[in-house]
Amino acid sequence: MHKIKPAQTISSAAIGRALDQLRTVVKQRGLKSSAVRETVAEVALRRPGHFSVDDLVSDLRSSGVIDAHPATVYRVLPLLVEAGLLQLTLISTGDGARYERAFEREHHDHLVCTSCGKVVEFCFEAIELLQRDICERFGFELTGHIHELLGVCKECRTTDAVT
Amino acid sequence: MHKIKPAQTISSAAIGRALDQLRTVVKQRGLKSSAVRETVAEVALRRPGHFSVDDLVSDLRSSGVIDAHPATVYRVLPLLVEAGLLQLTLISTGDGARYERAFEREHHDHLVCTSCGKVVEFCFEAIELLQRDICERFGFELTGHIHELLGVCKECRTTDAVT
DNA sequence: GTCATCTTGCGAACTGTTCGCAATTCCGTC
DNA sequence: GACGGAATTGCGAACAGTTCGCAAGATGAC
Repeated sequence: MHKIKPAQTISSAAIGRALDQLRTVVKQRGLKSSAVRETVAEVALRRPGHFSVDDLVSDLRSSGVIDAHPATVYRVLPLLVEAGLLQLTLISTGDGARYERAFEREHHDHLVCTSCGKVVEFCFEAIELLQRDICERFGFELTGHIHELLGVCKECRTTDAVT
Repeated sequence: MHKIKPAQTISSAAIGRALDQLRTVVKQRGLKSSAVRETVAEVALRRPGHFSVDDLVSDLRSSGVIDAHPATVYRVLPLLVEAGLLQLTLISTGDGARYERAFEREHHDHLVCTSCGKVVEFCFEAIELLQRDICERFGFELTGHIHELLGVCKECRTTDAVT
């Protein structure tokens, strides 16, 4: 098991590869390319960490390049997920979806502090193997998983103790 | 690892124990007892499987005992979770919360067929141990987790193949 | 029985997300 | 380069689950 290193700023070359991948999916699905979609993809890929749809809409607005309507972003995001650029995660926030870059990053799960909201990413081969094992035993073909550990971090525990 | 046996119909004695447990929590929190709350608890405990808030409201209505307002049920449920009678679960449905009985049942996780919605419950000691291990390494105190495997069941795979 | 407090019902409000539609953009074809 | 069918976008309304505020009702300590 190891801690995931924080998501690096993505290189322009990687953005290019990601957009190529997106175009492939777009073509496969008989869709048309669009500047808006690619801008959304690029801005989303450049954003570090976990972000909400609203965060992304703000980023797009402040980028000055396009001023995409939230509905448009909502329509684009599933496609970016399908194309493997983004990943839907962090369900437990309870206030809407969170996305993060998936393109050219290793898969990982999340450990969330329920007190301060801190998120630690971790990767644990053994659990992934066990998951596949479980699925097989029940005749399922594993397509994804939600795995989020909830806890209280050290800082919050000591702070609370004082309070 | 083993498959969980389907939730048995809960016995009246167990309901009694559950209500006692609820009363303890209620007292601890300086709240007052209430017939409505206990009826909600009882109907929820008797309901097999996973249910939505709406399901529970319908059950309460058709029970003829009380006709609780949804807002009331929304207010009662967190308390029942805190008292250990219910567990919030099945986040991935995307259409609202799901609950299930937790009182006098073994802990388990879920394997969900993304095609037909079938849910298999499983219990895997090893994963639970690994989770605790991960938390410790990061200095977290584990308080809960969301763990849901998404896949396609055998029946759906063969059906889709034909289609 | 009284009184403070908790609980409930009710409807309005809120939030994240989706929908329908008209205007626009894309792109293969002429 | 213009044309035309199809995909995309912006917009606001609609939607669903959930929460909130308030007034009326229930509870329990004294």
